[in-house]
Amino acid sequence: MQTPRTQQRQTPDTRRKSLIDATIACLKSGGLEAASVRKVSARAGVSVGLINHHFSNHEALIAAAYAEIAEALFAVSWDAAQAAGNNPRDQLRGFVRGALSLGTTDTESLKIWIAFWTMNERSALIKQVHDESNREHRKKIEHLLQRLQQERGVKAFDMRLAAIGLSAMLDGLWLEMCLDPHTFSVDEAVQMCDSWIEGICRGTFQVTSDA
Amino acid sequence: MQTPRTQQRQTPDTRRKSLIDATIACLKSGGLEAASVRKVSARAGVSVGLINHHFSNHEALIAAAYAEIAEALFAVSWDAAQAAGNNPRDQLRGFVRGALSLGTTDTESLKIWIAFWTMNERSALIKQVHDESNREHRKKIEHLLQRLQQERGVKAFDMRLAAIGLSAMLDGLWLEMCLDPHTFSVDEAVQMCDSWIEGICRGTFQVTSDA
DNA sequence: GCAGCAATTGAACAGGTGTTCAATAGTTGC
DNA sequence: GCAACTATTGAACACCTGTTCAATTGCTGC
Repeated sequence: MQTPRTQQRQTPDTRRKSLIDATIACLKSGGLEAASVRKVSARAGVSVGLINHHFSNHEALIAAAYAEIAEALFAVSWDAAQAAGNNPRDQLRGFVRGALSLGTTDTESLKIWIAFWTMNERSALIKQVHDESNREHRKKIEHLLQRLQQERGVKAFDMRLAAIGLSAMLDGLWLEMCLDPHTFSVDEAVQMCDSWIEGICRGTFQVTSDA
Repeated sequence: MQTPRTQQRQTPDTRRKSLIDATIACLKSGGLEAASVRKVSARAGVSVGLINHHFSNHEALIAAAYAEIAEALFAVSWDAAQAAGNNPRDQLRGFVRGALSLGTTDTESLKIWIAFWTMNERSALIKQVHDESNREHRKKIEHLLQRLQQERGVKAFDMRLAAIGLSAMLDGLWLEMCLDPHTFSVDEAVQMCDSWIEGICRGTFQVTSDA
């Protein structure tokens, strides 16, 4: 009944990959509502039905895109940390700068993450991806903080809370940068995170907290 | 052509208010997609067309809800600050605790804010509401920090950046609490913000930054 | 060369969306 | 009591959504 012109038959893996890429491109351009099955399939140069052939759900497609994006962001931050030197303090600074660098704090990135957050409450699959990526992210920060503590010989501090705090500040700064890029500069953001780390080094954040 | 049974004629102001309330309820229950004109009108016990009679747009309806929610959240934080005593340090703590208190860090609140963020890129109207509310929020934090500086006689620090940093940390903690309430407790969150303030008091965050 | 398998198609379906607009009906002023 | 005004209605419109499925095709093993 149909008359398909040029059918490019692909390996399932290859096709999945290209569909995920198209999904990411759509999400960047206009968030969740720009990543409908029709728009994604159009972008991938493929028919509507193919998506449901390779992914059980629209939800599963978005989740796959989520996993890829989260991994990429983590890689950028981690590479920046490694490239910043051996000093754990410098590495932390590099990590922060990487996370807030160009390409991650633009409108496009925000649209993607908002899309994921939107689905987070509705989809157990998305929630799972979020938890996994978050745990990995914080574990790295904790690792760097631990090395900082050892090498600088600072007083003991609550490692878990310090990591959570830095992670939260990073997220908050990132969010505000995306929502309104004029509020502060990248350098100022890095400086603020650095102040937090400096505070830790000076023993602000000790285990036995007495306010 | 229609046969409306009981038509409750209302003042435009009253009707607008009840439509905004219904919108907020819908947003809480299921985010943006649960706040369609049909669902909102159903919740308000009113016909579809009435929304477009009182609001020029669906967008305008959401923006009105945004303004109301933002004001309410600010009032909660500010009241908590006032109730915490006269000491600026205590007031800051109160402010933070208020912002992270029950009723603001649940799934419902997150759904609302995600909805606003989603529209932030598309709608100039929403963007306007966001900027206004953000400015007000940070101005209050800055004011409290200024009093802290004066009364405690701490070294001069960059007021603007300190306020932005605290605001960002607050936002980041709030976001993570909403996404996963098990990561840390409210008390721990308050403690983290307090550590930031403590760091400021100890001169971590001076104007002339030398890392 | 041909059979079997699976990648691919697109029409069809049931349902949703925001906006428009003629028709209806409460309310107010005279 | 009646006219003018306007809050309110809901059907209609054009368009979008995710999923399904028979039909079509390209590839692989034999």
